[in-house]
Amino acid sequence: MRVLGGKWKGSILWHLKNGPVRFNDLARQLGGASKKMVVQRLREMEEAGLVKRKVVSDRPIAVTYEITEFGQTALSFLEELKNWAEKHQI
Amino acid sequence: MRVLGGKWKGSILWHLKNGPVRFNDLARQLGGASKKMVVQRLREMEEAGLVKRKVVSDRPIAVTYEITEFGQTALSFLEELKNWAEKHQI
DNA sequence: CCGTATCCTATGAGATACTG
DNA sequence: CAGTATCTCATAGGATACGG
Repeated sequence: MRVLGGKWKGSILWHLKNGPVRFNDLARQLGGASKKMVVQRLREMEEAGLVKRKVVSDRPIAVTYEITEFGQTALSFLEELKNWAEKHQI
Repeated sequence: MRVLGGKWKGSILWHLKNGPVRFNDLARQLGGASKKMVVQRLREMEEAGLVKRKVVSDRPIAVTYEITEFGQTALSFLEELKNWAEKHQI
């Protein structure tokens, strides 16, 4: 729960499942989460080994985040949670 | 996450898996959670249909909490989470 | 015994402005 | 573009005392 809990981590993993995503794209896709929240959660998830940050270019700076193999196992798990929640209509 | 998240809900379900438990016993078994927290979480879990509160006797008052069938599906799920966490040492 | 009441802290979350 | 800084608010969580 410490690693996967909260409002945003699941959505972040979900949006990374098809490959690396740039920071601003990710923040936009999460509509509703401020950039502050996104970066805070990303730092924790990086620390936990769920995602990997990559600086793609300096000047203009470009950063992408991608899901790790470990993050993929967590995502599979969260999809089960989603199925459970939908099955029971909550 | 809204239904199962946080520090205590998993442990509460875990401690109810072998049958009804009285409030004070439950609070003691959760060592570290104040009675206020326990009752707050129990109320939310009752609302969500995960547990059922039963007044076993008036004077002296005795109350037990037991896991519902729905709560059992959540518990199975949380045990998978526990396995996942242990497997990856987090 | 089963809670409430009261007070406190920490943190997730949201809004908005700013910066290298 | 990818963040920081600053502020506010709500809530989880904790400690302790009190009540029916």
